Amino acid sequence: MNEPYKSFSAPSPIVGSISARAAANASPHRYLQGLNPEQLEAVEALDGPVLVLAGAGTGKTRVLTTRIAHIIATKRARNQEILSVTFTNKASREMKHRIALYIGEMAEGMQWLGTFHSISTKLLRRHAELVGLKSDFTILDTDDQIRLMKQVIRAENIDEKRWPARQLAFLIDGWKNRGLSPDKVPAAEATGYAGGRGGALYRLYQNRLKTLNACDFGDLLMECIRLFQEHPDVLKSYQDRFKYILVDEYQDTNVAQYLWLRLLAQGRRNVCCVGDDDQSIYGWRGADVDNILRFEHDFPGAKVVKLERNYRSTGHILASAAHIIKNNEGRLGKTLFTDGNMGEQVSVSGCWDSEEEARLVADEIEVLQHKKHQLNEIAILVRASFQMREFEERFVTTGIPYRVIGGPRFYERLEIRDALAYFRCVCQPADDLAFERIVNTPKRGLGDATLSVIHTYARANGIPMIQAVRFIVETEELKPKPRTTLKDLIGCFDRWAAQLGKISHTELCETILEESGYIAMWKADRSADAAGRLENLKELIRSMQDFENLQGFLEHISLVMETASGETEDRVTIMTLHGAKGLEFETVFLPGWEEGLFPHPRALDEQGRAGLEEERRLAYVGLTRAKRKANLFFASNRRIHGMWNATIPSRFIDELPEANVLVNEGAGSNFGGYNQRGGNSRFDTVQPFGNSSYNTPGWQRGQQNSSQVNSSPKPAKHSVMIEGEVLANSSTGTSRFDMGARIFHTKFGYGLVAVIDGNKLTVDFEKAGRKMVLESFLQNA
DNA sequence: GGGGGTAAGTTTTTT
DNA sequence: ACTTACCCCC
Repeated sequence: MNEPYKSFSAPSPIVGSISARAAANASPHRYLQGLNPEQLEAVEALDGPVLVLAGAGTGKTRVLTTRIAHIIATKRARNQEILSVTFTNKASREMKHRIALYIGEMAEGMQWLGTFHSISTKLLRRHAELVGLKSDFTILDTDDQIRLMKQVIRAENIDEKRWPARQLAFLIDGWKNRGLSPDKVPAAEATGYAGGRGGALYRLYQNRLKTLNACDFGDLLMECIRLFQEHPDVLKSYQDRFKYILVDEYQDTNVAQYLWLRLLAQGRRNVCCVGDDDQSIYGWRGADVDNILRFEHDFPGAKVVKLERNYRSTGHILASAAHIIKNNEGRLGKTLFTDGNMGEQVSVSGCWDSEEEARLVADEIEVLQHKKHQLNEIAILVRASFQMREFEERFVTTGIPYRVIGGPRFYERLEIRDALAYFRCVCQPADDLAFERIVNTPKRGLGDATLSVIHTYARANGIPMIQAVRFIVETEELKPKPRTTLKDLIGCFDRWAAQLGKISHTELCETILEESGYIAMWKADRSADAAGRLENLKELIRSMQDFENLQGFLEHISLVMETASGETEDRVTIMTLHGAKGLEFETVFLPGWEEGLFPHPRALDEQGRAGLEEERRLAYVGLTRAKRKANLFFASNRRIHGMWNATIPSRFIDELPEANVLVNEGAGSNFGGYNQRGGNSRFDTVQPFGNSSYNTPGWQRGQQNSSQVNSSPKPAKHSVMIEGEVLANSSTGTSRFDMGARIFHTKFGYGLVAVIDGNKLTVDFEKAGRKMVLESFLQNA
């Protein structure tokens, strides 16, 4: 029964060979074979808007890839005229791989296959100047974002403790997800932060980004939208170019992505979106299921195809998943069915605590192992990552091989970010954030004091910090020690920059890490993870070889950087439910189905009913990952934040259909009373933990903060900047000060101007003697 | 400027 | 309970 799906997931090995393509030419629509009627309908409806509502395991990716093959085979568009958008890099790689099975290396010509962000980046780099950027703009990650916002908050004299940068980041992110630029943010929403200054801070933050020639992730989409809106000719050219548009995981798109898509699709209107409202689990980060409804509204007459025939799971599993998801309101309403057999019932086991839970799972896996069950086909899907540890511990003691998916990603690691910051300083000398990051790493004795001098001068003159340093080290603003250190550092940057293009970029980067003392720093570090960090740095250098040059590497690194793991060993997978979307396993273990964990109280607190429904979809996703067997667990006691909590089974367990479930009562030792399921279960009335309050402490306190303080020093005079180089810093221009004028310097006190050399003045100070200082540090006395 | 102590905040995750 | 971030003292 599973043949169509099976034959697809195990494609013929000759695909891609010359003979295969010749054969394909002989019968051009061969790839359509094995599609069911609905899939075929979705593939063949090439003209006009199409919305494919594809339930879990109904072959949605197959429809997308076949559709692309069909478009190319029928010569309606060439591969570079097809825009194919996914949500994650993983999904886009997967799609490219699958397309290659149909059209061979032609898939390499699919230059517009990628994530929303990667395609936006490509577009923005082409037209950067139209939105006030340069084409080599930097893409900031979350960490950089927060640091930048902290600077903005500080510069506005806002109490950082009361108004954490994280919160501002959350706000701004939300606005960007909805495609709201600073001037479009509804007034009411901008008042909730720092006494009504949220909107202003957003604007300041955006200004800072532009100065830094940088974009955050949200900007990639927003600036692209702005590009399209403000330059209809540009938009038109892409509307013309993209004859067909395809979107995967459509239920995960946010409003900005929707706007982006709508602008491009409204040209030829050949747009096909594939999604499943029941698998929308990213609402908390801005995804908006209503985009599915908007689609039918904005593209009237759209053909809607439902895929409901499931090729993945057994009847019992499907029935259980369907029964749970039926409790959600506001579904578009699909009912999955299968021609396959019912298989085994979904098992539900109660146990005493999380430790026993891990033991039961491990025991069961050992049994499966003896039955020659592939470990690669077993997954443990948890709600929250803290649950993973207990399983790991158990698997280590029992010797079950496992892999953990998730956790900190490669490019988020400290050492990788530091290394990248060095490379950025060399390639993009205007990158202040990168400079600040590594200026004192390894420790060079350049602390807050030094940094703030640089910062002040850079800000006052509107120049990058590295540039500011060049001026400052020529004077006596700084003590000799930091001055020499900075001079040396700048010398290093210059030396490395001079080698760009002269020696291979991998070699150069090795040199940089070596000469900067960064490698030495970790070698000297005798903590446990130092060796691993050095290993990661080597891995970083290795991964650079795939790129033409350092510039190209840096342009892509922030968007796509995966831990190269060519893992093929047979291991059990431990991952979160979120991480499991789109995957399938023969056997799935779903531990921790308890109130207080799943549904997660935070989701209920913050999103109320919508939150509960999203958690329920998560349950649905979890169950439908299983092909043959799903095993649910709940514990009576679980340690959360270090404290033991008595827990009761999740309400989702009560929502399972009795007929498809086997309750494993003998499993747990002394679990009390999970017998009375169905009917008036005592669990029905139990409220989840913690009705934690929406705490926005401080409308009033915020008001106090809003007293206008003009903090940032007035620019003495703006340097003329072109391409990041200071062209005229007035060595010929006139100074604000006259010879002999009495001035004040915050560090050296009062003095008389003795020599004026552009922006560098020599002053005879009353206390400190003759010093060379920068004009912008001086005031009239 | 650096190191050690304390306090706070701990769902999910991509780009 | 545990980590990380910040503050204060040396």
